[in-house]
Amino acid sequence: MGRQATEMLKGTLEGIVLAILAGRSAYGYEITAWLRDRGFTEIAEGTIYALLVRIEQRGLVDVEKVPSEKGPPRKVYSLNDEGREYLEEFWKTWSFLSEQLEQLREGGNGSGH
Amino acid sequence: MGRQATEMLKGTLEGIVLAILAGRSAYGYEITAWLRDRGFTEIAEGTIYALLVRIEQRGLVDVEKVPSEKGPPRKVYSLNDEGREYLEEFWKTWSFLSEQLEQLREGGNGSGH
DNA sequence: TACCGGTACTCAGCAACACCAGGTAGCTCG
DNA sequence: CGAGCTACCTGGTGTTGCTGAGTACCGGTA
Repeated sequence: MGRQATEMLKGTLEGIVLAILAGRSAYGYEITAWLRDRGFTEIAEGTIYALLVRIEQRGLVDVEKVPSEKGPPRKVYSLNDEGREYLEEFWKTWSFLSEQLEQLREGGNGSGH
Repeated sequence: MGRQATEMLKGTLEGIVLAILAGRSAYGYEITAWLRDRGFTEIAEGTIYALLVRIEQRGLVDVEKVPSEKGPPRKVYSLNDEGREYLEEFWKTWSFLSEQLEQLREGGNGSGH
């Protein structure tokens, strides 16, 4: 990614994590690894945990503690109804933004040729 | 847009403005009006001016003061070479993010079953 | 003249978010 | 014991957009 990634992630990262949780339940360490796999190499571990705390406090996810064979117990997060609703809103905002940017990229703005 | 727009704009708004300036020169008030037209109704006027100051200080744009018939002189911004390069990087980061989100939206994450 | 509304830009203080750097804790293996 | 992996948490920092107010210039109108 690039230098601009940090700022661009603000607000989007939350949606990304919620979207992941919409597919299946997961815990912090797992999500971090998953993101690194996908190319988000610059996302700090602490960022994910802070984000998970946030969405938990907002009531967007349910949490369950599950013992691990390889270390401390995992906090497994799963999206609840409120979270699904919130994610729906995220997609709307994202779509809007995405469309606008696509238009800007192709041909420039209204004054174009 | 939605409640989530504010955070999502962080990092993207800059790219949006640079993309506008890539199409043609413009001044703050004009850009604000243009954005409102395009549906960015919640963007505060002050935000655009602050952003313009920022990208000017970073040397991404050239500025020219032009007298106006209807008020104080306008500060007309135009993208320079460094700005064009920066915009190019923005598009790369955006593309990456966009692809990842598109994959997430469609079918869930790679781990499938 | 005095006022209003539109144009155009500026500024101080605030909140949210990602980053950094470090810490805690459990497990396995040599 | 020490190293390394797993798994989570925390305090302080910088960037960014928002709020709300202010300055200034102009034309039209009463």
